[in-house]
Amino acid sequence: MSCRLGGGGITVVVVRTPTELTTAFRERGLKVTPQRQLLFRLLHANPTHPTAEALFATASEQMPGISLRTVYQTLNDLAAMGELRVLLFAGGSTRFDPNVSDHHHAQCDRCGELHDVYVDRLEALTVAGFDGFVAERASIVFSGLCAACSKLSNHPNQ
Amino acid sequence: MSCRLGGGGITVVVVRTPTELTTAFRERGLKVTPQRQLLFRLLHANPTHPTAEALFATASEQMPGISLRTVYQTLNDLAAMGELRVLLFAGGSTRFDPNVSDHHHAQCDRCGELHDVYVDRLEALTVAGFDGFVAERASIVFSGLCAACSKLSNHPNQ
DNA sequence: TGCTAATTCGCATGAGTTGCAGATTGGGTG
DNA sequence: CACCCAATCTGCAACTCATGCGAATTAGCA
Ligand SMILES: [Mn+2]
Ligand SMILES: [Mn+2]
Ligand SMILES: [Zn+2]
Ligand SMILES: [Zn+2]
Repeated sequence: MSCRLGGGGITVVVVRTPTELTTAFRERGLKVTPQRQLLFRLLHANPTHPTAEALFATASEQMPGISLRTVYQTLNDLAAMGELRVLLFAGGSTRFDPNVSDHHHAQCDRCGELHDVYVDRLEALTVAGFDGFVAERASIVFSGLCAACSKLSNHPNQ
Repeated sequence: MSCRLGGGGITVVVVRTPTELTTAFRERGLKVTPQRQLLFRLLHANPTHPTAEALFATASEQMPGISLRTVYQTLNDLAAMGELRVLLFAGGSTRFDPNVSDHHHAQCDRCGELHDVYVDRLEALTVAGFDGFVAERASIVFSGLCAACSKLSNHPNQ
């Protein structure tokens, strides 16, 4: 396959605000610490699909002494609550996605960046395979070159 | 989404025979050792998407003393030659797929088994997202319950 | 203000995989 | 067939990412 992913379409993005996450934590008897509040803020509308280490690095700037262990702890709590998606890709560590909308991803082969993709009418796919499997979800990962990297490889002067 | 994956469709499976892999290795100046030959055999038409550890366990029965390091070495060589696909899923270790056909996967939430799925007309999907991304490949992972596990959860007497 | 369960943090531990180097060997050469 | 040497094998150390643990700290409620 080879296709260009264009704009358009309806994109319902579901990301909780720090305030909403605070309420969600309290409702479950979980405490809201300064460390957690900071992470709520760093995750809010963060489109980078960061790793735990990346969040730790940013968090450390604003709160020196925060522990990587606490970052993992909070991310795992959020994932367990369904407020964070856990993504596994080639090339190392787990990435976290505060966008819990039903969406998919496009990963650039060259720079590794990960972009959100919204796919309509997935159920229209013609699939053949294991009889009797009842699929509840589907996750698509497109790979190729992002716009920036695509331009680079079209110019002879790289 | 929720759909049942049925049979039918054309499924062109591409898996090299041990003999073909032997030739491919020699052509590239790589040696064909007893260890590699054993792994070629264990991989041939293996539908289990095994991990390195799983292959090592089976290989050890037939060749006591074979090293896990050698299993990884050979799997990496095969992957570099494009004769093996490397699959990353939740729950631990890398899985290897000797089926290098253009296909996708369905993973059971309950038993974890991985089944091959063939998808037609992928390019008919309506996608919206990052403008300018040029997608060369797509990988779909369906999740839900396999036929066996699906039956179990329909019976009240679990 | 005081209590207490939840949390934080630092370190140890674990799983999975790769780096390394000395011993071994496949397979081409004479 | 014997020789040679680069490729390979093996065992162990090291490395990365993530989690277990427990003493010190703290959020949130009475
Ligand atoms: Mn995303
Ligand atoms: Mn497969
Ligand atoms: Zn790119
Ligand atoms: Zn199952």
